[in-house]
Amino acid sequence: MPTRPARRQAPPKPYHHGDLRAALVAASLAIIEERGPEQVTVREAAKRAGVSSGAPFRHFPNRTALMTAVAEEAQRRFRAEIDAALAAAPNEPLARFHALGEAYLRWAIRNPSHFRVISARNLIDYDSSPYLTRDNDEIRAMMSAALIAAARNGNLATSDVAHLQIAARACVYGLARMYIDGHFAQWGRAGETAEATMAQTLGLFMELLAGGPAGE
Amino acid sequence: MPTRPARRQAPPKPYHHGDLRAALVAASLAIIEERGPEQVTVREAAKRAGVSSGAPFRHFPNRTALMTAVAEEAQRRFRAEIDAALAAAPNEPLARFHALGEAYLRWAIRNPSHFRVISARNLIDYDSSPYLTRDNDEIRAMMSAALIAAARNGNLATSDVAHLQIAARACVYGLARMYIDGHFAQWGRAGETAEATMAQTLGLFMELLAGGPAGE
DNA sequence: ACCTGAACACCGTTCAAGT
DNA sequence: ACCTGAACACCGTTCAAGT
Repeated sequence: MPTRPARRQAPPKPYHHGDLRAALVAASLAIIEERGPEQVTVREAAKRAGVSSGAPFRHFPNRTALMTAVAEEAQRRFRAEIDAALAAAPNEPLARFHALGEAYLRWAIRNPSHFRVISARNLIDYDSSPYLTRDNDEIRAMMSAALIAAARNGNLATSDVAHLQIAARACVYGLARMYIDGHFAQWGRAGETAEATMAQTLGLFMELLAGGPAGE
Repeated sequence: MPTRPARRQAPPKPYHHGDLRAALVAASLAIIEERGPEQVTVREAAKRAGVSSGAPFRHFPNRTALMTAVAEEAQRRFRAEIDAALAAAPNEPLARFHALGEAYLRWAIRNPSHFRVISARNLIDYDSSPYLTRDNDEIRAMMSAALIAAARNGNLATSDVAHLQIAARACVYGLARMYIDGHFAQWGRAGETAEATMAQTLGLFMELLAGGPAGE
């Protein structure tokens, strides 16, 4: 068997990588998927991208900056899911609020490692990323808008909307983190998947904040 | 100035450390206090305990086992705080439940790094520690007992006690983690300390689960 | 029994030198 | 401009050798 025909104009390992920055982010996401965010190594991301150990530092000042770029990509995907869920939700404030929470939990369950990067403030530099800060601000604003509208309609069991919003976020973030941190081995209900338990718990919280069973 | 007088019977760096195991746990706690759990290094713990880099592996099979021992010590202190809070609480189920949550939040705020070790399932081997598993089981049982008693008294806004307990834990764990993960920079309320915001939010949650303002 | 200290296979980061 | 590859100061872990 003779030598293979060369692919036409095959770039024979060019000295310059096409888009090393994007390749490093993709490689890091792959590692995260396989072994978790803490296991991401600049050296391995470089190896997977086919470059030397020092090359990444041309594009990121340090490992944290690389992880922040990874978090931005994860957040972009998260946001897309949130937007889709909201677009599909009915036009009633509390139903929209509920849909927001469900999308959040669903995302965390299906993308545990991405969720981890996003909330791993010890691996990323949150404040240095305009995208991360702005995007989170917007999500907070969506929650706020839904809650304020619900309050205007007289659908909330409390007038303290500000702390209610924090309680709701704490509940949803707490559930997601309990799942990610492995607490459901102890906290889960027998015969109920973690996903179902989380959805039920969020549903109960929604009932409480509405001051009674839905449709009251 | 002549040589110092020797301390009487000064053990001149004995070859055998008195209790290296305890010394390593203490050294790790000190490092955690200074730089966080992820920064604990077996080598530095060894150095602080005054032994060589390989010595710790006589007492712990690996870094995770050391961190698990550290988590056990942190959990012991946490449990002491919980017990004290419960002992001081009035004899009314919901008040006791509330006190439990407040003690949890107070502990997390005052001992953020210890809280981190306890919930850092990626640094410790939770299941291998009978102390950790048993202690958490007991705390869950305390929550359960208070909630069931409250339900018997007709003080709960829902009959789904099981999911209510999970919601309560998610709320409190979520608040603690938001604090530890630095989310209060965005989620905090202007002119209110994080501690106050967390207490207010827990208070609101307690009102919701009781189906109205306290004493209804 | 317990500890030392060299060794191994890793890290993140820097930097002169190459293309 | 971008990448290489050696170098430095670190890791966790092992293990023969010391006490």
